[in-house]
Amino acid sequence: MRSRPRAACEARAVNDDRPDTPDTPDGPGADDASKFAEIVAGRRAKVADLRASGVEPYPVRFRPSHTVAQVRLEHPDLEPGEETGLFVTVAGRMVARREMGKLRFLVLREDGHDLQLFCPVKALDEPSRALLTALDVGDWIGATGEVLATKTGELSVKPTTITLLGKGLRPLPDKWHGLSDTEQRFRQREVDLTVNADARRAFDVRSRVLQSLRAEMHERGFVEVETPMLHPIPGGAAAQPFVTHHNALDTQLYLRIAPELYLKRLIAGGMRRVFEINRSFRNEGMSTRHNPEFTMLESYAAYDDYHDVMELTEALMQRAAIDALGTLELTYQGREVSLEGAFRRVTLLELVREATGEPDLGYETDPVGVRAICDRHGVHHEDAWGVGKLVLELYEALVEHTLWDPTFVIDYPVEVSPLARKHRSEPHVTERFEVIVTGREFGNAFSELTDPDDQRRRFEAQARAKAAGDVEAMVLDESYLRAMELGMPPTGGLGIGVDRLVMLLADVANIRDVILFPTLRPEGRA
RNA sequence: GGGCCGCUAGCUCAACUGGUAGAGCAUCGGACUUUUAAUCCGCUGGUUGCAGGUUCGAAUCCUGCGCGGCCCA
Repeated sequence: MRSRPRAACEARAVNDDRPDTPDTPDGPGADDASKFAEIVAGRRAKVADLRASGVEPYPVRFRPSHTVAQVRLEHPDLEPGEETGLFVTVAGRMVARREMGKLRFLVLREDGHDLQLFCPVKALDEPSRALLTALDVGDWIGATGEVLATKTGELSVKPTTITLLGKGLRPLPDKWHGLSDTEQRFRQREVDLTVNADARRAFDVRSRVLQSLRAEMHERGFVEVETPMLHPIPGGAAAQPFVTHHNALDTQLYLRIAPELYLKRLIAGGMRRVFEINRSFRNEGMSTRHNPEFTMLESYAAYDDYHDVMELTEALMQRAAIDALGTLELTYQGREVSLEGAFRRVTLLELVREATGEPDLGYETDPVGVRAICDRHGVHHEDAWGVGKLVLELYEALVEHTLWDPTFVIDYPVEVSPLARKHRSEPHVTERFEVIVTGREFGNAFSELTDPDDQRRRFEAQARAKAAGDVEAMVLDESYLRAMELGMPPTGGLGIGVDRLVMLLADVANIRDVILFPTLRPEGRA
């Protein structure tokens, strides 16, 4: 129970600075009578003292002359004791402090780089000396002084002036062990990023990957577009959507499960090459490989078929690896994988024949026989499923996870590919591929279906599947069919899972390590 | 959704078979002008995730719930 909520409110209203009433509705220092509350109260007291002595703990602006990274870069190897005569102004968060009498060593961290402040109290001007006693680990500070190396050779700035840039009220986690509680790392990513040097790395890779993908697409003449996230009909993938409501329209809307249908409408509208890198949302289970919101690159190119798209896919993945890591030879979870050269191409049916030891299996095999094969290999099946769906299940259960090296699995059954064009010579399959690396799907692509009447029949088949209980079956989208009826050129389409690509390149196993704020169950109020 | 594991001080972790909840770091006080997890001395700090139950006695055993992790579907 809070002791003086009313007093605290009034205190805030008149900007009272009494630090011994640290109550705030949600903030730190609520009356929990713990060490934590004591620490926060102590820091609030310093905020008040600083204000009383005319120092603003949260100033409006600061101009460093150098970033910490620049200082490090420009002085890679000073001799121990060497003084440069060069004065700089740097800034960052103070993440460590070592005191030796009248000598202080502060560690400044900025943007993942550390720099020591070598701080004889005597060298400081008067206001800075006063400030020094009010500083805590976790505060943001600026410092102006000479660049030098200490006797032990540590690159340092010897400040004459220290400026408080932002007072921290909460203590930082253990300086040595950091923050290891996974839940806290995700919920308080700002703390994770501050104290765990490794946490940043995956997000640096992510930034480079996004830049790389965009650069390659632009160079190939693709135009970046943004299509709706709010869809009246969820389409473009087999997945369950999030449902939302628009008040003014009084209508139900869905967060998109894929941008596909809108992007293809742009091709129908004469945009020759388009791509989008953006979020999609799927209302399904969460795991180390699935976050409810995730990022996809989708692209569509007029006149191309799925062979062209395979070439594009290779180029995108290889360039991303080069741009992010400088190499095509990767290590993923302790095992090597190479993105070098053309990826293996093999049909889905061929892989399933090999895995099951059934060389005669085909899409015209009697479903009863295929179900028997499923039973023999312990693969789940349902009576409503046709041969195409059964073969896909066999592939997913027996083969996919075994494909470590980059592989294009091609020619998926028509039954499970309602948006892909029928194969030019094989009647039961579509011109579709998925790209698999380290046993996981990274992309899905096809020669797009452009025949509006065929598309309508496919939607109708999906409607029947939905009626039979398939919650992921697609819904007929009349505005999409209308666009196709306008006429479409042959089109090659691609979707690449960006989060997964970053996971591969950053060598992380959990998708939550490449998404800054992954979806979590809301915190219960304490 | 199922199975297993975890939740103890701000952080990282102990606490044997049910018997007084501890350590390191951080904080707070003191010493120290070249530290690098600085060192040394001293002091604090707890609703053991939550709610019940069993027991003379529960961090520990039981039930339910919450949150997370791993594996499976």
